[in-house]
Amino acid sequence: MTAQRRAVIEVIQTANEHLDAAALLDLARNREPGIDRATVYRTIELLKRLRLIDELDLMHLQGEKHYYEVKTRRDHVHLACFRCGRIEEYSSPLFEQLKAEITEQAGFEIRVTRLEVGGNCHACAEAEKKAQREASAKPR
Amino acid sequence: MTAQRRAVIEVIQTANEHLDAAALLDLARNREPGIDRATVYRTIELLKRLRLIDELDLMHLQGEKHYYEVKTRRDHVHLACFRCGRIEEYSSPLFEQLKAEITEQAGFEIRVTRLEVGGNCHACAEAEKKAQREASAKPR
DNA sequence: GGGCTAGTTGCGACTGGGTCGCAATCAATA
DNA sequence: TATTGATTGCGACCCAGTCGCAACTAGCCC
Ligand SMILES: [Zn+2]
Ligand SMILES: [Zn+2]
Ligand SMILES: [Zn+2]
Ligand SMILES: [Zn+2]
Repeated sequence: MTAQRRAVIEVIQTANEHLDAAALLDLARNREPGIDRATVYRTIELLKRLRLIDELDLMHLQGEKHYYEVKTRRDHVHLACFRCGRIEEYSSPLFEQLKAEITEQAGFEIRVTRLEVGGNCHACAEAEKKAQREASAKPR
Repeated sequence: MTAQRRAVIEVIQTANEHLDAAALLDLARNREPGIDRATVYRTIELLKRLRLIDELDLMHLQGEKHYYEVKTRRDHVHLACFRCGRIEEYSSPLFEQLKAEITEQAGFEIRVTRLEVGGNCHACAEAEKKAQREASAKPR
């Protein structure tokens, strides 16, 4: 257990949004100025192996980066809005049921799951509907 | 509609495994020798926008590439085995129910979903159990 | 406390997937 | 067939992530 690892772990734990590796590096530098990019990546790899964090793609909404969050007791779905970019979290017993079904029916030993949904969030869906109504009311 | 696009589309449609962009390029070159990497990427982007194909990460089992498959009538889960690398597909009414629930409860307008599960496939889970039994039977 | 050593770090070079700007080309329509 | 807006190929580029290696520590034993 080194100071560098402690820094990365603390940053992930206290974060209240989904951080990518670059953001993680920046924040970790506040606590441990000299810390290197490679060390952050290596620590992420370690924490993934220990199953302390989950890796997310968030539908690659902003480039190919990956995001990280501490593993919660209950898996949750990430809803990514293509229009405004917001990420919503959603969890449901149905998801747990589905995982149980996969374990039973396919005999698959689940270690990690990643359910991401892309589309329009409630606010954006409403906004688009309204825009469409206006467009059809006043056709060019 | 150009010959290049036709080539890419035909390759994806006739593929019976999950292809990444590089594999797609190779196969498309059989039909359309001069086709360029950029064109393949641009066509993939187009097909994604038209919702004709889905993009998969397959749990980044082999690097950071992305894989593509034609959108099927029914969404399916991809089960990726960390041990042998096999990809299994699984679909269930529970998944459809979960999507419906998200639409209703969160008011989220779903355009695309991606559910990936990592772990050990049935065969590999059995193999590991067996190896563990043997290790404990003959301790060093 | 003072070595010892396996494990970790920082650095810099590198890989590989993916993007972009631009001139040349082409498909589609009239 | 002439026109033209969209598409292509090319090359340079970007950026996330990886790797090899020498220097450095954390943890342990004395
Ligand atoms: Zn939105
Ligand atoms: Zn989350
Ligand atoms: Zn990804
Ligand atoms: Zn397997």
